[in-house]
Amino acid sequence: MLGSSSVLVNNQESLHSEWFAGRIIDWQQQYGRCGLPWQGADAYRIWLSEIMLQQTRVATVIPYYLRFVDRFPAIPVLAAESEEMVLAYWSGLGYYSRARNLHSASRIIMQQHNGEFPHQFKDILALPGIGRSTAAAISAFAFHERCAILDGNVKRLLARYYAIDGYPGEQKIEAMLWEKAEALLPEKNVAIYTQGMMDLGATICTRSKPECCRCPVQAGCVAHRNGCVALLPTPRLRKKLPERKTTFLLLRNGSDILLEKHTGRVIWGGLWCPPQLDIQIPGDIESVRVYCRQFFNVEVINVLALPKFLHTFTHFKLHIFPLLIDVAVEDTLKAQETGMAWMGLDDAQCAAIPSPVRKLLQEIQKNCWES
DNA sequence: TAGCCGTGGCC
DNA sequence: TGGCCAAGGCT
Repeated sequence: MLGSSSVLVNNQESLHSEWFAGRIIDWQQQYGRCGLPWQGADAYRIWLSEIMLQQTRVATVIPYYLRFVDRFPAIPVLAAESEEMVLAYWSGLGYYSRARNLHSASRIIMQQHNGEFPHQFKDILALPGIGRSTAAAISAFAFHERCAILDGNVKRLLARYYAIDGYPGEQKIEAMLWEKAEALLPEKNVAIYTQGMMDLGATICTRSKPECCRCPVQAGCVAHRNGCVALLPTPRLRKKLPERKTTFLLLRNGSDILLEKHTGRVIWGGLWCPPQLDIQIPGDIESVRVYCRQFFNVEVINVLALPKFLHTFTHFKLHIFPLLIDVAVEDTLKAQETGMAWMGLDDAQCAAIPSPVRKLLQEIQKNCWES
């Protein structure tokens, strides 16, 4: 009894998977996104696009992607370049460990795979910066391997389709979603199916205002049947973000700015930033004069407090108090002894700098505040 | 394993 | 305005 009913269930599940995948594939071919610059490209470009697209929207990625492949058109070129240069082309995109891992992985590929992007799922997964879902996406798109992905789009889609309650970041919930993703995977056309799942999530089964009436799998969607689409997926409970303060010391010598390189796995790791104090300091010239003489060995000519602003990270808010400090420096090369460098404003804006620093440098250049 | 790691667009 | 969160991975 048990055996035959189990076979029946398996048959039903298999038939359902076939129906589901067929609907997704048909929909993708008719309505899916096409013409994205990495679609149909080589494994290197597909890899790059998948990394850039982690936690980042397509529209944001496209200009970065185009500039990046223009400058680093193949893996050997990327591997031969410095991390600094790679970060400069990543500057503004955020999550800079992605760029450091990408660069590191390119050198591993040169050493361990003769410069050719690996074809085996386990080899792809072993590269830094590539987890289970990204490895599956590359395998499916570049090599047409039968691997299931589970990115944000697919999580949202499946959480609704099966009305799975609970935050998808939770391990138990995520395990259930992986199970569903694997079970639905078709035998053929995995690349089209995978792109279809992503595109359906991105354009129809959106976080807010999903267009269920245009969804190809609406007939099987449990959340739609139960009228709880808007409640799923369960949002994460978020604590209030802690707030921190920092003073940016924008030391200016003529048209040069003093920057220091953040090292290690810290916020903005590998990027150039103005020296910071993790408190708000008085902007009066005497306080700043004493501080700058002591720590930077420079004579302060003038101090101007620029407007404060807020920069929000994933896990804290940063109130930035910028001080534009005009100084006199005799030997600009001496800064190198302490891991700092004087850079011209134009050069600095081409360097690896985080977004708020770029914003400030542009402001300084535009307004030409006088000494 | 939960916290860490950016940025910008949306409502 | 501010909270939310995107084609996640690492430790």
